[in-house]
Amino acid sequence: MNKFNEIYLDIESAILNQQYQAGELLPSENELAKSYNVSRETIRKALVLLLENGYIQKKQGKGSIVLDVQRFNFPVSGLTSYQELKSSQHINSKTILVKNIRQTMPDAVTKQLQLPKDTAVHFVERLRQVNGESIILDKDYLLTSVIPDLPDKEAENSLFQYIEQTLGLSIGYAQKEFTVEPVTKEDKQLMSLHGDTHVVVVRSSVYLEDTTLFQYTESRHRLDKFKFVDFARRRSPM
Amino acid sequence: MNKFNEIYLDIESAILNQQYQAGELLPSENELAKSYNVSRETIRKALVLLLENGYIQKKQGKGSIVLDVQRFNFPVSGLTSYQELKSSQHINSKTILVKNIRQTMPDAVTKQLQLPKDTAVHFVERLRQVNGESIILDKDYLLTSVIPDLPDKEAENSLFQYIEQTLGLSIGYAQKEFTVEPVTKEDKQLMSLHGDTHVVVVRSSVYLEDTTLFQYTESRHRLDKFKFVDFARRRSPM
DNA sequence: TAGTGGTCTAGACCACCGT
DNA sequence: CGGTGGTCTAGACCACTAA
Repeated sequence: MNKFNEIYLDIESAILNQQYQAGELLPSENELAKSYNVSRETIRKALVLLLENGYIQKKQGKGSIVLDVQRFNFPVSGLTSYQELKSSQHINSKTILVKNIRQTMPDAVTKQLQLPKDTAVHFVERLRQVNGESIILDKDYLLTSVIPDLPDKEAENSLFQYIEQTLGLSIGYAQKEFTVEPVTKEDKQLMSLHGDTHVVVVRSSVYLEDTTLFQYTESRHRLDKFKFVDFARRRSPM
Repeated sequence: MNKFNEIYLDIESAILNQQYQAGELLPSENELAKSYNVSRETIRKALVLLLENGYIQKKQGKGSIVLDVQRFNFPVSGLTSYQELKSSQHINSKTILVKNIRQTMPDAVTKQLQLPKDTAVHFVERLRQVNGESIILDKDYLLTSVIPDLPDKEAENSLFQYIEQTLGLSIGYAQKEFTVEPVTKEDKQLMSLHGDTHVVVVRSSVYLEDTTLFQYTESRHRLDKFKFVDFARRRSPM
């Protein structure tokens, strides 16, 4: 593991354990460099990670102020799978595999993503249940050119885990789009909607590190169970 | 201006002008360092910015691949104001100032943000109209301890611009939370809802660079006009 | 003025990729 | 193997903050 990543994790846990309290200053970069026995630039790389993840705020001439992490309690922003979310939030939930079949990518999707027509995919449809209610409907399309086989028992668990750990592929980045749309017949059949007229729809295109598109996902959430939290830094608006 | 920022902007515009095409490799870090007459670490800082903004993907031993920026066409993620969004998207829209009064922060907000009860704020309520329809209702609470005066004519324009340019304050970061909630009476009165039962609610806490909280905003969007796009990189899920 | 973070350098070694 | 990006260093100078 990198030095700067180790240092990041070390300081992160110190903040979470409240060894550094909100509002306090971290030791200066020079002090940290001395105490970790690394150069200042290495410390600075660790601090960038803390900064990006909302743990600290830096001020020139002043120092690095520890932020109130309790207040930022749900760092979902970024690229996190349902499984990871579930384990980090200790949600009592269950996944039901509705479908896992091979077919071609829908035309609407191939057109938008500039893929060839009739691209072969695994189509995986899953329901996420919490306390017996079907809250989320996930529809995943995985390119068979990248993922040749997709056993049912993997589809019931985490696709990301299967892709990264079993297949040894590296996930790079994703683009997500959030909208609210009218419910479909399928939503009504599969989800516990209580007569809702709309669902939140999150459409994602997921790419490997080598920039290959390998997955397109449509995730449909019941309105009252949807929440997305984002931590954003101001970038000078030029 | 920084060197690495200049270089970032330079390469960014080269990508947008398609001088570097999607799928191509950028010149190597050593070549870029030579041609810009800077050290390699400085080039790398510029590339980090390109990476974070979804312009390139790096691969060890290979190079920096230019991504298809057209596909990522709506980089709203981050901290961008309505005015900036409007000008970047050339939306034909109008802002109506409904209220600009002094009052105390609602108790529900002070409790959640751990502020003192009866914190004095400017309460600004604004409607965003597109093509004559009221699409968004913004309710801003600005601490008078940070922003003593808030003229109506500034409230009609950009709050961020007033805060940054006129007052000379530096905005640091924000935490945003997205949910979908039932409409209120006020929503029905002020917005053009066509009988919708829900609105998207974006609640933001905005902080200065010195970590002072100075603004709390509730932004209520009509369902069919709401869209949020996020570019996310995979972080090793530990 | 002393200490802080912000930037930049020149060089080093490593891991990974392709030939 | 040579070239790529990934990491790390030791040192320098600057801009900002607080006393």
